[in-house]
Amino acid sequence: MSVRVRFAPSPTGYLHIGGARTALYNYLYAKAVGGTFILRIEDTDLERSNAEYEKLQIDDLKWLGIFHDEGPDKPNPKYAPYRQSERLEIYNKYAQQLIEKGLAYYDFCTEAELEAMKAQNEAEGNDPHYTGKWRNSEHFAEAKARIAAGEKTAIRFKAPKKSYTLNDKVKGSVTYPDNMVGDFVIMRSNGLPTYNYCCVVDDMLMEITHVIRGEDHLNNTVRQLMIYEALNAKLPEFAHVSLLIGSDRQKLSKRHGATSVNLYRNENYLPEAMCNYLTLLGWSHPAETDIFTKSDLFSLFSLERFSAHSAMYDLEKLKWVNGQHLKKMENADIINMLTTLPEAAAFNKQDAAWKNMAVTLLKQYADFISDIPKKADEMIFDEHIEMKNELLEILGWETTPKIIDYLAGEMNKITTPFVTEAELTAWMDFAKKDLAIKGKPLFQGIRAALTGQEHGPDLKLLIPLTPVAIIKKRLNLLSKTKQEKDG
RNA sequence: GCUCCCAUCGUCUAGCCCGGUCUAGGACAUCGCCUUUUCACGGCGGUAACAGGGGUUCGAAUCCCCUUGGGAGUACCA
Repeated sequence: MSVRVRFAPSPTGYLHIGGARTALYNYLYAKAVGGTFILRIEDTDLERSNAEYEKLQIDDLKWLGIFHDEGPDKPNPKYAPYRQSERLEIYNKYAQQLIEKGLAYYDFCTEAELEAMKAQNEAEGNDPHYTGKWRNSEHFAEAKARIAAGEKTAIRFKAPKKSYTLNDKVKGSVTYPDNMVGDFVIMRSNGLPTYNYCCVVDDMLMEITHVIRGEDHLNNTVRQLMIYEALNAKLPEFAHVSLLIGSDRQKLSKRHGATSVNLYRNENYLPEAMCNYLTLLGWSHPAETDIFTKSDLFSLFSLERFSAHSAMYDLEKLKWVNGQHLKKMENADIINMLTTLPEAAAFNKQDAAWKNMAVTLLKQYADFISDIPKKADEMIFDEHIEMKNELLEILGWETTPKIIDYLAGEMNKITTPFVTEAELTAWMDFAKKDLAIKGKPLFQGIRAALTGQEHGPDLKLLIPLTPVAIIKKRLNLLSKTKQEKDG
């Protein structure tokens, strides 16, 4: 039987980093074993669900490069529909079957009654389970009558009093004691199913073979095990992946800052890098490498290499991973991504040859794609020089005025928009021989004169990229500063 | 409270299932050196961990128990 896995988000907000990781694991596993990856929308919480979020989450998955084989937008008639809100009849049908088999019952208890029941159980030291009268089959006729009269009611599942054992692919053998859960609601009085019930009905009907999801569902699983049993359905394999935590070691949530995928998308993180980093948070590559693409994993992703403990989400390493992917990218792809970036305005005005050279130089200084135009603005287009102490010191050197005067003269002869590397080399040679300057005063003096900086990239690469007009302005400013300082 | 899960450098982890090859390996971060007549990139190296206590065993990071710590669940949310 071929593998079928699913990612089942609730459209109650943006796609979360943790959700993306779960989706990714499912996707990778499907790819690794030639299975099918299904997207199911769990929108049974009417108050919080929103169709707009469904769209946004799917967009984010696409951006990450996580593509589903089946879903609301790619239905397979055998399994459709893929939105739980469109499957209500199905849930009702199975709920009726459970009632007929005596495995579930109508429950008319009010919220107040339920609370009183709980309080009483607590006071008497009993398990906090349902002990209402409707569990007793002798009230079934009364229940039927009230239903017939049009009354709305919840349907509660009769939890078997026995222990269950789950063989989880990540956690190993997990045994749930026989008093862990009491009777629980499967159909709410508003006609909508509850998670632990409809999840099982769908997984059964959609023939899901492997459930890969967050550890927060580990305790829920006992309820689901009961439903599988009651429905006489085949059990899938379960893999409960550890949770992502913030720097305070609490489950990762909004208050930890940037936890929505779209935030990273807006900040131009590379989707491959996001996937790479997310995969690493709880799973290890068999070759112990840290940098890889999704397709690298298609042949070797497995459920065997998950770690059992939670992982802290760390921006530092994500930044490094992003930088590694950036450095491996083709210049053409980087240039292409930059065309839509507003902060790359100055960069985008240049011609193709210039851009190619600039990217080769600048990507060594960048962790993020947006660092490239940022560095271009700082190192190439900036005409306002900050008179830092270090720069003032260089200006104070005996040899520096000579360099500035000489270079200003040479620059005035230039009629092209850019200086060539050969011209720059000739100037350096002249300064060395005819001006008799050498060592630090030579190189740092020229750098200061031309760029207004003490440090930066190799001048032979940087200066041919810098517009002559800008260099002239810097030279002017510098010689003015020098004169003021002297006078 | 109760139940379940987890525990290796600051962080992500390898090793654990099938005890000896572990004076515990890699990566991020950090520090130092080399390279670059600068900076960054890169290269090399350093600091840094088996939570604690009991067992079992000739031998335990690895198996068992307890303690401690952390997390999750305990809804007519998912």
